[in-house]
Amino acid sequence: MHDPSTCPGCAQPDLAFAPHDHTRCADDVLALAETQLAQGGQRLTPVRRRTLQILLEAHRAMGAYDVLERLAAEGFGHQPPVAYRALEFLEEHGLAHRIRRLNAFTACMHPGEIHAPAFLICRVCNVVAEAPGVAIGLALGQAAKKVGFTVERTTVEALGLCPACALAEGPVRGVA
Amino acid sequence: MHDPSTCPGCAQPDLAFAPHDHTRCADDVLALAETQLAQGGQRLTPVRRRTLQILLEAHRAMGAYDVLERLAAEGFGHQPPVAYRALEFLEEHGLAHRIRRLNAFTACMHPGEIHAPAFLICRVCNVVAEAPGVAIGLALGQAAKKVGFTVERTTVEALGLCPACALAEGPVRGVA
DNA sequence: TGTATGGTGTTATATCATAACATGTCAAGC
DNA sequence: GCTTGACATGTTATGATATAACACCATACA
Repeated sequence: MHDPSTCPGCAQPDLAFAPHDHTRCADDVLALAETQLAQGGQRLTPVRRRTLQILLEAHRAMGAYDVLERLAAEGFGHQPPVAYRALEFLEEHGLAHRIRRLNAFTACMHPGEIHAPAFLICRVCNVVAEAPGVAIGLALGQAAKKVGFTVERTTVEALGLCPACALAEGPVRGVA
Repeated sequence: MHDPSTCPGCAQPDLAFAPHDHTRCADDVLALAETQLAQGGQRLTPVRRRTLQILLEAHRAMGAYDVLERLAAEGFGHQPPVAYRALEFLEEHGLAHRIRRLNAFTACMHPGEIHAPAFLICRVCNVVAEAPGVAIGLALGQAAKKVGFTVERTTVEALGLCPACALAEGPVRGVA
């Protein structure tokens, strides 16, 4: 269940940042994921399902140990591999992404669509937005082609300031 | 001193991968770095200098602990912060890059030039090539601009197969 | 000469991730 | 029905990566 009261995106829609469309919030994505996996002969088991749900509910990047804590509290295993395995499974199947700069994971908001995601990470508030990465993927593919490199997966992340934090920080000159 | 006998790039020039130009090997880069830093009022101290040298000589991505081991063996400090501080300094000043997928660092082969580097990482032999990232940086900048995000630093990495490993692996069908 | 700054070193600890193995579950084939 | 194989989950234990906090020393400069 998507809870707007705890969702940073929903709570601050005026940010014009991380503009997520609610036509596809938690439940929808979850259903979609299940169908998609079944077609590939894969199973969305309880741990995996709950892990995805946790990421979707959090609506932000979470460390593996944060996810683990929640899983453990709900009766799943208490050891790191439990979380890592579920997260890796989700990532492999395009249902979650790893944010390397944060050593964290986030639910994919566009499962099934093209997957060369780019992430915008605010260095102040740590909010992560998934930007359309098609153009970037193309540019990267071209650069790789020139040297005969075969691209299989990409990591594209930008660190900087989200609009809100830029406003708060940007105008400052002589820091107090 | 650049030692071709231990340099993967030099040892396998026929790969057409990681085509590094020797007009700018270790010594040149080192000299350039010193000048560049001095202009910005920064110092290339012994640890920092030696760290850069180690990366240049290795001519491949190295973990912080690998670098530390070498530093320690040469009389510098033996604790992680020694390596991390030097590596972070170099990265901040565009003299080294962090390869997040490998949790490793590599010397920058084009100090002073534009810095939106993209890396091509072979998942078989782990060789890392720095590809021109200008087009990618532009695409990323545009995507960010659309949502009002200010980009400060970027991480662009592609995992895949270098030409040599693609040859060795690609044609295989029924794995033995 | 005092004092501020930056660099190097330390100890200790935090954080992230995986190897190796035991157990359970379920469907396919005998 | 039982066995077997594949896969999922759980464990213990350990490895690998990274940082906080503080002590010491040099240099620069008021």
